[in-house]
Amino acid sequence: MDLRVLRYFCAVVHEGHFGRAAARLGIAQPPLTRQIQKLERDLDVLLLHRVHKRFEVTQAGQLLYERALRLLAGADQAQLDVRRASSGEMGRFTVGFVHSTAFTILPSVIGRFRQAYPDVQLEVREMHYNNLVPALEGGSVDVGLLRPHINSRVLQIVTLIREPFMALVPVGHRLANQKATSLRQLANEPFVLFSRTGSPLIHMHVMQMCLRAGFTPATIQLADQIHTVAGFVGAGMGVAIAPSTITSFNFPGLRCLHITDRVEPLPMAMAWRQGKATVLIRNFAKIARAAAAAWRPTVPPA
Amino acid sequence: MDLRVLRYFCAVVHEGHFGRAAARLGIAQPPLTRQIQKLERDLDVLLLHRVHKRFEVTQAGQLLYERALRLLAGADQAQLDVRRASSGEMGRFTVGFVHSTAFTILPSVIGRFRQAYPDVQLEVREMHYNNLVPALEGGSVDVGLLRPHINSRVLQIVTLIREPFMALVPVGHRLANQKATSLRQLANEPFVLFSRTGSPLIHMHVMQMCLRAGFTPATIQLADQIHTVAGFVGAGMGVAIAPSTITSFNFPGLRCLHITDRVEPLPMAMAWRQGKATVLIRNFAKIARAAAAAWRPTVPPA
DNA sequence: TTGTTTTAATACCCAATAGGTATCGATATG
DNA sequence: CATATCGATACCTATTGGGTATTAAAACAA
Repeated sequence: MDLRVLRYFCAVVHEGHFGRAAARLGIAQPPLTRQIQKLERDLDVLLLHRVHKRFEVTQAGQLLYERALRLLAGADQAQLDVRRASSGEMGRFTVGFVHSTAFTILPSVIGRFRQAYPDVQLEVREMHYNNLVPALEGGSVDVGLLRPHINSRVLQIVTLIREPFMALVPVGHRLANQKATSLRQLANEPFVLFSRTGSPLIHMHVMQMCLRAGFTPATIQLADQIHTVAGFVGAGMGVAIAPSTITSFNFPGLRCLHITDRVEPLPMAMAWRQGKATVLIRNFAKIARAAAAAWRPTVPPA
Repeated sequence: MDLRVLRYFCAVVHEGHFGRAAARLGIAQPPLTRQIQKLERDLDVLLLHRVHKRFEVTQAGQLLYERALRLLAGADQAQLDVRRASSGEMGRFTVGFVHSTAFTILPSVIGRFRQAYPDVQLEVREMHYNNLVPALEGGSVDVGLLRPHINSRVLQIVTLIREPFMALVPVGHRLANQKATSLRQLANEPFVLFSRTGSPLIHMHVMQMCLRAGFTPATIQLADQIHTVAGFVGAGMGVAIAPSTITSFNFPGLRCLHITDRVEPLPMAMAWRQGKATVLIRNFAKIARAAAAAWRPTVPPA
């Protein structure tokens, strides 16, 4: 009982006439008759009640007709979906992201991807950097959006955007009414610094830019999260240097100043396992690049 | 993309090994390899990512695997159900019945049939006799339970039960305290009679038995339905002769007496179109006969 | 009533496809 | 380093699908 014979049977029932059914199927009438006869022998069931050179469909035949229509439709749909899966229009995969990417390009990338590929099941999962990298390497996450600070032989890493830094000072600070500052002007200030363990990449960038400006930040407080840093500065504990994302939030007691020195911006990237770039991942990467190209750092509030 | 090749593909994915899959399918490994390759060419989709002499299932392949499992299961189920339909274990048909059969064997027949063939969709439809016969002849009803009073060349009619008649007299009537009466004792009584158009068979039986007893019933009132007849008698309008079914109801003001004369009982039958006795109908008829054999006329209340 | 048409089935035959065996080549394994 | 493993290829046979010609009996039209 194969799909080809079921298709023949459906044509016969639908037409009510072997000759017309054969014509519709593109075969001659005698082989069609034989195929239906063989189907009945194989099933050991009479599907057509012959009344001389005409027939009526039996109840078993009617049941088979209904089932066969469903099977054939299912097969056609499967064929279509397999092709769509092959071209990345269907399927499922997991994107892991770190906290800070949620405020830059993640929303745009996910939004564009879901719109472009509505039939792809995309699971978006927030993860700490220390968990994301092993998950990527182990295959439980397919793509990561993260701030890269290691070189990995296992992962393919593609930088998407570079985010500038800004100086954060509390309201009332002597620099608070300026739009910009040099790093030198922050040299003798108490510093709220991103910790080396909590945000290693930001820590490294801030330390390097200060050293290049000729001073070591006088660290009065360490913090992991950008919100924590901003909160301390807003409370008057000191100044900080943070990615411009911070300006997305209107923290009370905070002023954000451009840095006039030429400082290296902070990269954000996507990553996947080398040699495991499926069509879905390649499509995602393409959309992520387009979203990144359209991204602009946030303009600080007036 | 036929079921045979889908079965091959599922075996390959399930086993993760062409050789073991071939063994499980009962064919050699090379034709299996060629069949899968042909499937991929036909679909123009890579289903298996070959890594030297091993493979990984692609996402498209995984999707096809899931769909194929469903299609194969659907086909197996269809095969099973077609065979069950062929033997009358599945299918659907319509039983039409006239009002009076509902109080004799209809409940038992329907109950027994539904129990014996739970997967048959049985539609039970009450119909007036004048509509039931054309419906049987036209094919919109498959089996009828009715009181037969015509010979039909189109219908096959099989008597199931024969129901005795009883005399109905109002409470207070001179015969009310007897358990039985002869027809002769009713000769000069006013009669509530089943009408010739509303219940032709009962009308004919009652007229015949009275004529054989030597009198014509003095009809004071005609009625179509057995309930109407019983109501009139209970109201004191006269006496009546009715099928013993009437004793199933405790009508106020009514006494039911056996008839001591030898009178021809009232037949009830099933009918279907000649030459259209499907397996379902034959199964139904068998069960109807068994239910009829177990049926006993209602015992009048003490 | 008669001649013609219609229709699924059968007989005979050819073409296409499924499946078998032997073997290969490159990697994995012991 | 020798051997085993594994899917793929080459060559071949067996089986099945499909074609044409024809049949027989009912339906249809004149």
